[in-house]
Amino acid sequence: MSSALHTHPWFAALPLEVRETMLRHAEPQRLRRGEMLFRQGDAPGGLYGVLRGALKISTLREDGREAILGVVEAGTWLGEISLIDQLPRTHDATAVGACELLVLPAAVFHQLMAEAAFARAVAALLATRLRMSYSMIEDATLRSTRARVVRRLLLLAHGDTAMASSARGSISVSQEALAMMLGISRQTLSKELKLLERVGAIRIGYRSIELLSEPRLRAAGKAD
Amino acid sequence: MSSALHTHPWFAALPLEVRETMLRHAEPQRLRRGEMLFRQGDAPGGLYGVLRGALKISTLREDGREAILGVVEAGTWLGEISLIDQLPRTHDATAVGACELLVLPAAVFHQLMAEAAFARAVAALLATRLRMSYSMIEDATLRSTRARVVRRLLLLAHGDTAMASSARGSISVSQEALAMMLGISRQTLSKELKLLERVGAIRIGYRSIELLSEPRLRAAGKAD
DNA sequence: GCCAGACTGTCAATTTCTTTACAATTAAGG
DNA sequence: CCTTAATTGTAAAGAAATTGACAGTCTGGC
Repeated sequence: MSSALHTHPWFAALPLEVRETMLRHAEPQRLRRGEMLFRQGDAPGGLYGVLRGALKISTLREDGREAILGVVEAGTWLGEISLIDQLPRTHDATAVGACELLVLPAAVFHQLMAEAAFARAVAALLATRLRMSYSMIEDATLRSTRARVVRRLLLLAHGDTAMASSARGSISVSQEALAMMLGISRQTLSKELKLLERVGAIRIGYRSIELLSEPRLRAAGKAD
Repeated sequence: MSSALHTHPWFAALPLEVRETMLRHAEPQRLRRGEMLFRQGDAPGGLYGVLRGALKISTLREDGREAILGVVEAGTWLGEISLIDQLPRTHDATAVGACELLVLPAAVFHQLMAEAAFARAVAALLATRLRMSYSMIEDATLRSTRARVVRRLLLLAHGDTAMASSARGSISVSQEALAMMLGISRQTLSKELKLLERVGAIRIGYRSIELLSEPRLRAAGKAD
């Protein structure tokens, strides 16, 4: 049942007794498509493990513009930042499809944080997120639009998390959403994707992008 | 001597015996202006505490373009990411002026990580960095250039770290460097700064920017 | 099987940013 | 004091992205 969790390297690397404690105290939760797990500004709730489905992590501004930070997939635990610093949630988390989650109550989380092994693991989780985050900042500040599109496609294909680097052949996302992840307009993205399709790197589908040739994709990203 | 460290909330919040262990095992290091503490890709060395001076955290690309992530000032500890995940350094760290540092050897760091209190503190440090990092991504993806300039000025004025929120009156940075932090050209930045000066929010100096009115500055950032 | 709503492709007008170029200003070292 | 290197101001041309608009395409649900 919680197999997605166990294949994720972070959870798998935890000491057995910690994993057992987590699973024993965690409560299941289900979300329907579009339902929100938490909103930006919410008080810290718990630590969430995604069993099935995926969550969109995003920010909405008053003027309606939305930035999508990324998509969290099955196997991942999230929500630790707010628990650690006791500050409001940084983003919205919305189910992109039907989701099954495990909820670890804050009290249990803090109890676990009294154990060095768990606290170390949480630090490692944060370090991974920070690296990801830094590379996104770098992309945004010094790479061309083309290169950013390519990198984001590869990121989505390989999974947000450093799971087994099993490249998926196909990414399931609308161009609108992808554009929001990159902070560019849909039209600009559409043009870039068309170009990538012309060079045989990808095939564009409805709400999906198929990766045909990773080498060509990378080459197109470097070319300019 | 290490007063800068002790006024920094992160270090100050550590248990006394942990602080003592750190100071006992740390070795002093000095850097001249322009000298590098470490480079992107280097193997993890130690944990560094800045006693005096400041470090520029940046990335250089083959084509010569540079992105400046930020400036680390006295009181701050840095370098924990590489220590935690044992992976190469994410950025270059260069002394912007004469610097005095403390170097905590990796072995001591890992020894300390066996204590829950220290591991928790490191997690808290990472959580702070992540929040900062997320807000930078948000800025880059959905704010106007003007708003980003304003936010960066405020960030630099208040100190990268959430030190006592004692706003400095003046920021010491070249427009070239500031433009690199924002990922825009110097000319674009110059125009924006001129505008901010015209509305009485700042005064532009040589290698420095003086904040005259924070309210006006904020207003200018929101106006557009 | 069909229809409504969601998604994609494209175009033109406009805005914004970059690049290139050069003059003017400032600080620091000899 | 004075020269030099670094920094800032500004303008014009060109590149790139956004906006708004609309037609075409796909899918899910009835």
